[in-house]
Order: sequence, then C-alpha cells, then structure tokens
Amino acid sequence: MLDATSSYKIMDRRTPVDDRTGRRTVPETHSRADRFAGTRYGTRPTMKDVAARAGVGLKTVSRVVNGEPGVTPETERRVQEAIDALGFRRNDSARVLRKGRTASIGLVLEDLADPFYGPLSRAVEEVARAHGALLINGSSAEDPEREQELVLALCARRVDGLVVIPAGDDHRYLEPELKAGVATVFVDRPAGRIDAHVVLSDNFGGARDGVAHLIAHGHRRIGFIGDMPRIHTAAERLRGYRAAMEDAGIAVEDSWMSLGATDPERVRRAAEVMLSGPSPVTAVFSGNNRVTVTVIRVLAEQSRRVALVGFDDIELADLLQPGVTVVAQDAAALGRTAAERLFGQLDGTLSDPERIELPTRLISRGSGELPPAD
Amino acid sequence: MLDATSSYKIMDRRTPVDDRTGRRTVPETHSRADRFAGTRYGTRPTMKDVAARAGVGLKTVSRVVNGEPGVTPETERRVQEAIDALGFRRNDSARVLRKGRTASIGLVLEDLADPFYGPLSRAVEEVARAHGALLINGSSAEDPEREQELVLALCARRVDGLVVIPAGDDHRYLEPELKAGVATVFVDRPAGRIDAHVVLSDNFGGARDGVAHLIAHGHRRIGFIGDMPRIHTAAERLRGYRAAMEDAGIAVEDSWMSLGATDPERVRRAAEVMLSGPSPVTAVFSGNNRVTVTVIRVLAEQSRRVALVGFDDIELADLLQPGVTVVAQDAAALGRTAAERLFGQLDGTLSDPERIELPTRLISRGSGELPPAD
DNA sequence: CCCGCATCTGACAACGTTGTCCAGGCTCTA
DNA sequence: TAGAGCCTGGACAACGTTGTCAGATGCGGG
Repeated sequence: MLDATSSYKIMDRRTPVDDRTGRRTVPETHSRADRFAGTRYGTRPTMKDVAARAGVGLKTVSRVVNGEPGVTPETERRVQEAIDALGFRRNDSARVLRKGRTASIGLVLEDLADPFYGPLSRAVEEVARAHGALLINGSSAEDPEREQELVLALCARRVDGLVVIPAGDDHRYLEPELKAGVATVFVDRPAGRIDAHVVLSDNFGGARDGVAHLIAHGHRRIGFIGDMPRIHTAAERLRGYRAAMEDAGIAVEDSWMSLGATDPERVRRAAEVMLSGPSPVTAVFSGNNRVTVTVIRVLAEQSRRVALVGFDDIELADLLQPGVTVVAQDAAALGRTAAERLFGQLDGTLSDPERIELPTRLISRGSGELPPAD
Repeated sequence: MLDATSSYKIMDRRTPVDDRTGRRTVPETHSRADRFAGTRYGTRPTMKDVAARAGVGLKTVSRVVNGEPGVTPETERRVQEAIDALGFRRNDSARVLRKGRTASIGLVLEDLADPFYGPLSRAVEEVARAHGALLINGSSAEDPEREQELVLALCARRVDGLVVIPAGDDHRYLEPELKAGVATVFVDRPAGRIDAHVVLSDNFGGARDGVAHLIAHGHRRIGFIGDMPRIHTAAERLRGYRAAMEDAGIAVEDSWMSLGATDPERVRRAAEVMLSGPSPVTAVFSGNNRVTVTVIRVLAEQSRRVALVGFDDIELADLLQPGVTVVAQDAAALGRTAAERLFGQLDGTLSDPERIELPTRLISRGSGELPPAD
C-alpha cells in the first residue's frame, strides 16, 4: 500500500536511452551543465552540475554546501554563484544514504483531527525541531493494521525514532526495528508484548479522583460511559471508576456502565438508558472528550440537573452552563516528555525502557459539584 | 538548523577501520551475513545480506521484495525466510535515490495545535494515503523565516509536493523548486510574488455576509476584531466587514476596529474599549476562532446583551448561552481540495495555476440574532 | 634554486537500491 | 536430437552524496 512509487504516475527522470543502440547514454558532466544553463523543467541539478559550472571538483562543492573548512573565499564565491544560478538544493536522500541518519522522526497517532492530539503532536514537533529533526506523521484511525503499516513504512524511510500512540495491542512486529536501533516511545497507551519506553497519563488515578469527587458531592448512582476496554486508557479509566465506587462501598449496577460507545449516536442512547432506568443515575463520568461533548448535549435536554465529570479537558468548558468539571490531562506534556525521551535514546543518554506516568488534574467548574437530584 | 545529522550524536555505522593499515576493511558478503546470524544491535541487514543468506543473487531478493515476477516459488520461499530471519526492511532512502520519487508530501501550516488545522491536516493526510504517500509536516508558528526554512528542508528531502499555509508574503524562494517540478498548492492564504495553485475560503464574502446578518438584525454600531492585516485572511475579512457596512450606508468609526490583536489579553482590552466608548457597539464580528473564544468570555461578563458573529466554527458553539452564530469554513474541504490538486499536478492531469475559492456557511445559533441593546 | 610544509582541491569508493542486459538451463517442436 | 524460445538468476552500473587520501599549488626558508 505505502509503496514508494507505485501509486501515482512517475516521470522517469533518468538518463535517456539511445535510440540506435538501446543503451543508456552516459551524459558527460559538461553536457549536463549545459542543460542547466537554461534551467530545464523537471530535473534537478546535482553537485556535479554545480561543480562543472563553477569549474571546480565535486568535493569542493560538497565542502561549500556543508560549510566545511578548506575552501578559498574566491572558490567559495564561485561555487555559491553556481548554486544560486542553477537553483541547486542538496538531495537529502542521497545524504541520508551515505550518513545513516535521517534526522526525522515518525509520529503515529489515532486521529490528527482529534483536538487532544493537536497539542500533543505540536509538542513532539517542537522537541524534534529543537533537535534539528523533521516530523513525519500519520493517523492510524484506531486500526491496528493501519498502525503497523504506517510504522513499517516509517521504518523503511529509516526514521531515527518513533513516537507511537498504539491502536493495536501486539507490537512484536517492531522487534527487528528496535534491535536495529530505532528509538521508540509509546505514548498515551502502553506497548503490547514488547519492552519499550512508555509515557502515560495516570488514567486510573484520574478517573478514580473524578468519580470520588462526585461521590464526595453526595452521588451514589453514578454512570460511566467509556470506550472499548481493549483500549488501555479506557480500561484504566473504567478500573478507576470501579475502584472509587468500591472505596465508597457502592455496588455498581450493570446498567450504569456503557463500554465501547464511541459515535455520538451510541453515546446518546447509552446516556439515555442510564438516565431513565429503574435506578437512574444522578451523575455521569464520561471516559473521554468526545463522549463528554455528546453527554453534555444529552444532559442539556434533561429536565433534572445531572452532575458530570469528564475525562480530558474541552475548550470552552468554563463557558457552558454549568461549567464542565473535568479530569484534565496535559497533552502537550505527554508529547514533550515522549519526544524528549526519544532523543534521550538517540543521544545515548537513555537506555532501559521505562514507564512514566504523568499526573492528571481535576478542574472544578460546576457540573461536577451539582448535588444529586433524585 | 535543520541539518540532516548535525544536531544529535550519531553513531557511525559504517565499515570499521582496520587498526594496522588505517584503511577501511571491506567486509565480505559472507562475513556480513554472519554478523546478522546473531542479529547485532545497531546495524541493519541489506538485500546483499539477505541474498547471501538465501544463497541467491542480489537482484533476486529485490524481485521478491517488490513482488516482481520471475522468481520460482521455491526461491521466493528461501528469500522470504532469510528476510524474516534477519528482520530485513527495505531502505527507502536508497530506493528513493534510485527511483527519483519519494512518495511523500510536505505540509507546512501555522500551528498544529490550532483546532482549525487539525481537520485540514487530517484531510491532506487521507488524500496522501489514498495516493500511497506519506505526510511530513511542520509548523511555521506564523514566522516567515521558519516557513522558508521548513519548506526548503522538505525540498531537500525531495518531497514530491508541498501543501503550504503561508506565513510570509514572498515566496520567490520557491521558484527553483517549482521549476524542478515540486508540485505546490497554497491553502488558506495565497502565495506571494509567485504564480501557484491556491485554495482559499471566501473570506471576503463570508465576512460580508456575517456582518450583513448583524445589520439585518438591526445593528448599526458593529465592532470588528481581527488579526494583523498583513495576513491575507485577516485583510479579506476586514474588507468584507467594510463592504457590508458601506452597503448599509454606515460610517465605520475607528474605535470599532481592532487589528492585530491575537493574544487573549489584547483581544480582551480591544473588546472592552469598543464596548465602553462614546458610541459603544451593540454587536461584534470576530475575525477568527481564537478571537471569538476570548470575545465570548468578555461578552459573558457584560450586563447588556451584545450580539456576536464569529468567523470560523468552534466546537460546542451550539451549547453556549446563547449559541454562537458563526461563519464556518470547511477546514477539511480546504485540505482535501488542496491535496487533490497537488496529486492532480503529480499525475499530470493538472497544470496551470488556478485559484479556487470555497464558499463559507453562515450558521445561526442565537448570538448573531440578538437585537441591539442600546 | 630547491625543499619542506601547509593549504586547497579533486579522484574515487561507498552507501543500498533498482533497471538493464546477458547467461545458462529448461521445455517444446521439427 | 538439435535448435528455438522461454524462464530464472545474476553481474553491473547508476542514483547523488560524503569520507578518504593523494596530488597540486603556493610560500617561506635554507
């Protein structure tokens, strides 16, 4: 699928085939330079062309381009002139091939359009930039196969490192890459079946605190709407919910929990069910930002006031009536920490896989402090 | 800055230097394969290694890897076995060097963390993926120099095409790249001083409609808070505001306009000034999503009801009291259109630079329909 | 005037892959 | 059974760059 050249038409930009002999004509340095005198369309000048035009050797051009010492100012000027005239730009593919490092890192996340990943991605990018590396990224769309496809495509590009927000739960396919020295950090969710660096939020603790907050405000019938438990974060948050309930000595009823509802329609139905059952909930804990948004809509339609605490902060949460109380994770910090650990591995500063958990923060804004309305 | 290898320490992974002679020892095919028997850390097997292990020629491995015909099932099996055993992964850098196309495109935008760019970026990615290409992206942080640095770094990587949301207003530095055949599409804002494909929203029309909407609801003293007019979108939206006012025969007072306020603090002050002057506004038109968010906060603190229409949709706008009326642009459509035009160029289907303007959509939710409260 | 030295330059191989072309072995037919 | 033709496999060059090393050049001193 992600084949380097198969998908769109490519124009062959190599040396032409001689009609009579059928052999490739080897263009002389001289004649290539001539071609670039008029800056032809579709082919790029190489150092060789620059060298020919400047009347110097190939390596001298390389030296100028890379700012290496040992070039007379006069020579340098001539070379620079030729570079500008031809519009030469060093080919990093060739450079990479020679040097071994690409100075680029890959980021595989679930969906760039999700507001949670924007800041995370940006943070990774900033760290990469500080280390002189570019960021290549892709969305797995929560599909393990697509994740693997992406990761391997990135490895084929020889990215120096990978930041992965995993969709799958088996990452043994990465073993050869790890052995080959591709620095890897998993973020937001742990790696499956391999030993790797991981940076997580304290999903369990955050969820437990959020639910405990509701309990502290008098609630006992509390609903939980979250993602599929095969997703680590969802499972941890569910565990946090259960723990808080158990700590308070509350028996959880099945109808209070909805797992795997992700699209607005299903979340809506799930919320309506737990609000209207035989023992309707007086508060809801929602498992992520997308769920929270839908739940807010449903609660707004209810006649009675239902309390709400959401995992993940959402923009404008403070402007709603009531403000939305959330357990906020710091997406930027996740990204930054992960990227820094990645470059730590590349520097050689860091080696043994470690699991880092970043704290969450409960932000009270009103919706979580509503008393139960039975 | 974005140098391929300078910034972090690199481990030299090439052939070792012989201590006595000082010359590089050329490892034989055979001995390399031996090294990979134990899958050493830090070096990757090549096709040569696979070939040696499978006891076939180099090109045969290439054929298997690329699914080319002309290999016996038995041979193929042996090769595949060697590939799996060694953990071989084709080196796309070398492949790119040979083939000329990288099957990757670059995306330069202002800030990945801005919710407007998430969906745009994702749309570009989806189109790229459909064409078998990867996406490399970077944020310019609204800094023209950084934009240029990024774009040129991407060109050095030999991306096949570029989607650029420009920060600067002079893109002549791209001329050699365009000549060399790098497909380029500018999005959201036009290119400066070069002829290129552009995909825009109808900023002028959208703003004019938004302001006309306020006028239609009885407002005459309408404020405008926007970004610096050197940014094309900001200038166009300002022009739309002026046009609507003029069409209605309303003379705009200087104190009603704030240009260049971007950070929350300045937006807040600007809003407060126009709400408290000698002829206070009864409605505000805000020039982009970030401004809108701040304006909402300020208006929420006012005792009188002030109408508001914002450019750009914002999440949860419908849940606020009142709902926020906006002029929405379709970020995903912008990204998709741009990417499709990019691949159109690469296919050869498309050639002459063209300027496309996508319509905006006025979404009434309440805040824009409030009557003037003098 | 020549030698030694430092400085600058360029020829060449190598990075890992793919395209071309040829050789050898096989099958099929006359 | 010989010859034609096909199929498979491999040798080799080339992509554009950088590291190595040796050659050229210039300069000062003996």
